[in-house]
Amino acid sequence: MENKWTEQEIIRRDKAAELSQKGIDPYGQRFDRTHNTETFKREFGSLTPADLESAPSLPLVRVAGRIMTKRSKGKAGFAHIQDQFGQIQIYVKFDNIGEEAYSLFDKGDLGDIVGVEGTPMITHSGELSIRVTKYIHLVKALRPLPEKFHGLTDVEERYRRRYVDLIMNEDSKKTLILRSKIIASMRNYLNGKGYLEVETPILHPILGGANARPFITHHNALDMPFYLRIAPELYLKRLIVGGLDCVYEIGRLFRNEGMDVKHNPEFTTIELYLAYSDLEGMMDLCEDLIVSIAEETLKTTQLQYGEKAISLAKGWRRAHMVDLIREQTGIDFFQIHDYEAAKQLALEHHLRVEPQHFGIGHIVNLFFEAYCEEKIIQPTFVYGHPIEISPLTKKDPKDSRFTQRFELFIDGREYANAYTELNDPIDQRERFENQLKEKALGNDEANEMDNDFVESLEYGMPPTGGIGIGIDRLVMLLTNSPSIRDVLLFPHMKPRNR
RNA sequence: GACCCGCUAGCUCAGCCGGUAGAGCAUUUGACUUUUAAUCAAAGGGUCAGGCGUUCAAGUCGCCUGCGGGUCACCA
Repeated sequence: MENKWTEQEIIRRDKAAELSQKGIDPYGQRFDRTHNTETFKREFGSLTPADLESAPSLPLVRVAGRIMTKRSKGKAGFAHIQDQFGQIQIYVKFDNIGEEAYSLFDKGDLGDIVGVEGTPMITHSGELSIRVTKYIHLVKALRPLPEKFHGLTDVEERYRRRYVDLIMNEDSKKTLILRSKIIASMRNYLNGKGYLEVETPILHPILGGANARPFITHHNALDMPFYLRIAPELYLKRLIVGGLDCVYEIGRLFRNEGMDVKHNPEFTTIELYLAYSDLEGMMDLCEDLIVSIAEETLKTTQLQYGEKAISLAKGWRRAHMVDLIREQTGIDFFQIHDYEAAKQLALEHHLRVEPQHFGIGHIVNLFFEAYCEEKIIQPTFVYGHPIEISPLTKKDPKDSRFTQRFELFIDGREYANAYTELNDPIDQRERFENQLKEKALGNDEANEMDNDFVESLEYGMPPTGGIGIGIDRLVMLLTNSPSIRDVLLFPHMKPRNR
């Protein structure tokens, strides 16, 4: 017993023991409810005191919840009990429930869970309530809740003890419920269009599909290491080869990298592939999907994100990266074919050109990141990525300096990344070989050779459009959350050493 | 990784120039049969994140460690 309980915890444990002595289970049994707080309010919310008075008989309701406030006035009292949908006030009167039950109510603590049976009533101050005729103790809370007025505000505690946060902070609960609805809305949209939701392995024997440092785990029976997936891409494309023409996967990815306001080690994405489509198809789909989700879950396409007003109304801008740079700087990279000239321009614009920036495309990307990215507030599809920064994408057939790729930017952040997929097996094998060379040079984010994937392409993969959308970031945007931790039920935190 | 800020009762927060640790909510006891941040009266509750140092004396000053938040850098 190394636990040192506080005075309040000792008192609550004593109260639990007292309940047991009275033959009442301190942790309760099934309680069948007729209403929750929401359905109760919906059914009786429009009644007036006069309606209730003149009614020949009132319906008996059964509602359960956690005691959040309590005002006991001797022989009668009020409390608010809370369930998933909100709170409802209960009116408990000695004369209505008898001495024994009233003493139960009187000894009840904030945080306890109770069930009540009673009839609708409206108080003098006009609040719809339940006049309790039966009061049933369900569960004793052994720890006190945070203060009722300020709630739990300590950010660290809110993330570490999400259950307390969910009890105390309506906003947190709303955000996290909305996350669930956003994902459901996404599924409904895609399933309605005939897409097939699939599940591919999370344990990967080969690293691939993205550039990222992986988590490594070990399978005992096979006695071999596995990576936790950094992307489902190569498995989903095998399905396109296999003739599943439109597939998507919503799931967790794992990247062994830093944690900050935008990154959690495990995060959720949707990846989607559509055979016979391309970049344009993915733009249309992406826009329609996100607008449809916003309309269904928020009933609007006009968002406030932090200080910024963002309109998701359809007709999102589609802009070539080089055109955006020209808008901001006046430099036209379509006309620049000489690396040294490009480098000189970069230096004149105070950009740091590193040794690995050996192509004009790298310089273009430096300009984009420095002068354009953060200026993009409204949803914009930026396409025309230089080949140098897009090693796994098909070239633009009209201009081989660029690829058939786009990224969706909103408020300076990337939300989606899409390609016309590379389906040339010979090219794909060469790119894997280049990745192996990078790996040998010490880039531990480089892909490994995936022979089976190349073989699959050798059977022929239709021209295909593919897209990945970061769901956590999308939820942040739609819920106006500044941190990824606000949209994860249980964000990763460093353990506290005690 | 660098810098800045925070950590005091279960919760939300005060605590000045270093001198016996404070409030509100919550808890306990008492009063109160339509209150709603209920009210009134009294009481209990602290390893001031952890450690080291300076000092007659440290919540307070200095250094180290831990966790969190922010800014920047890196990365997708």
